[in-house]
Amino acid sequence: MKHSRIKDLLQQETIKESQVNIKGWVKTARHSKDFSFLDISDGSCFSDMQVVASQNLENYKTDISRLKTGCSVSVHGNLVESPGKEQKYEIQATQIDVLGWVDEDYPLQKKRHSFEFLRTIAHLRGRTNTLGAMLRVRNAAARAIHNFFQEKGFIYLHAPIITASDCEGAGQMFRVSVLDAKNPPLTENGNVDFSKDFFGKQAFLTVSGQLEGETAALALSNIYTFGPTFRAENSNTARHVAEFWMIEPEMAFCDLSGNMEMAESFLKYIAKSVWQSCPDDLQFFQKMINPDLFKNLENIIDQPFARVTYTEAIDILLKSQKTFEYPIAWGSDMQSEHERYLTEEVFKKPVIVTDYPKEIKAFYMYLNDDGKTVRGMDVLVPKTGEVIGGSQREDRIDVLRKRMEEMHLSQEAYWWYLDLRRYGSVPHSGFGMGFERFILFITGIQNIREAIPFPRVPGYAEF
RNA sequence: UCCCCGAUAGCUCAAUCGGUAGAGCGGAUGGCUGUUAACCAUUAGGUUAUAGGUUCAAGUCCUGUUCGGGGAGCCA
Repeated sequence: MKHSRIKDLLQQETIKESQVNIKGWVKTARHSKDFSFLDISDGSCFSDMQVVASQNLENYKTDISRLKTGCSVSVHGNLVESPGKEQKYEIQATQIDVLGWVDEDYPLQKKRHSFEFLRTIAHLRGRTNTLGAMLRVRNAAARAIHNFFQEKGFIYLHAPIITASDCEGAGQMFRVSVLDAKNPPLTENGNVDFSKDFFGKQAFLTVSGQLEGETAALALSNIYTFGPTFRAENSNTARHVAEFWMIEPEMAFCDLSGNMEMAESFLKYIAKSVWQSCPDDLQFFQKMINPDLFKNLENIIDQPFARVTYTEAIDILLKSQKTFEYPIAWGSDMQSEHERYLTEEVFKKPVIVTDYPKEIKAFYMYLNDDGKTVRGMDVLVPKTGEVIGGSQREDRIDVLRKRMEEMHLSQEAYWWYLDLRRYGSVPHSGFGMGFERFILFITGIQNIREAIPFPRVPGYAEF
């Protein structure tokens, strides 16, 4: 007999087949003289399956009464309605086979552990309520993202992970090299000779697939990427990891307002979809981590996002009675405290800020007619801050060249990017969303190290 | 990288003014007829992160280092 997923058994309105087999791990075991209660988890859903085992089972004394947290078992028995209050169904076991015992030093207990401790056992932490729920939510979110774009006819583009251009412009990069670190080949003037390296030049891990995404959008109209990205920045915060996943749609024939509409419906769709597919997991996060979770989700799903230009936002901040640690003025980038004031106190919902001064944004953003601002947009959400950043791209070759000059960027290195503006250039826009940032937002988890299975941060790359 | 705070049993935490390192959970052993982080009893478990210093005496005071937390910068 093929074994059943606990999720499928518990979801039934009525019991269809009473003879069942489940396989999983003991979450808790409560033994008494003549029988035991075992809560079994197979990770398919938040809930465990309660198994009742009586002393009549032949291996009761030898095996079953010795089961404890972490043991793996296969249980055959009758699925029945449970007289207990905490679960709908339970299994009256007719046979329990122990698949794997646990050593005495099994670190997980049936009580709350600190996240800091769980990080030191990241290979086991998926068995806890919180991290298990996170992994299921992550999966549901990833599926929703693909569904959203696929339903709209977007093409999934696999942007390269290794890039030879050192100029993607989004931060410090990790070098990819096969040269002997102790004794690298040198050029005549004493520098490392990367022409002898694997790719014949310097290579790095990607920090963004956007530029490659633009090339595909100018061939296929609408594309998205969803892949790993890497930043070698020495940031030690609850919102940064060195390896994270990013979603970057790019749309031809699309201006900033189309971009905003897409970003907003994108966030609404994923939030709704995760809520529908993981209600128990989100319920748990609401109960244990963030009491405002459902309120925030309703906020994002039902309410239209607020939209303000950067100039208007600065105006609001200047006119507010609040005193900020960092004073704000037109032309300076908004600090965390300013973003939080806008999302949490002024609008109390997600806010899209647009049309930033060109000095504080990337070279590829479309220059407005005022000559001072660019068509960039940031989607800010309460607490988490920026989850999406995007822009209409500069599609006029002369303007783009001038901007690159101003920012001292090598036009030679970007030759293929500039080509897009020479051969059938079209207005196009796109945005990027950090996947783990979204997981933080939708679960209420506070540290990004708990939003990814195996976090990589400065000084730490275990497992 | 900067500022602030912290590190005591496997885990979560106590330890008064500088004066004998404790509890709960987990583990082991035993008990218990429907439990829900079950309950009851017994028991083992410590170089107080690390290296120095002050003192008759340091978990406690001082300095360096490592790691962690909160905030900031950079950003997603």
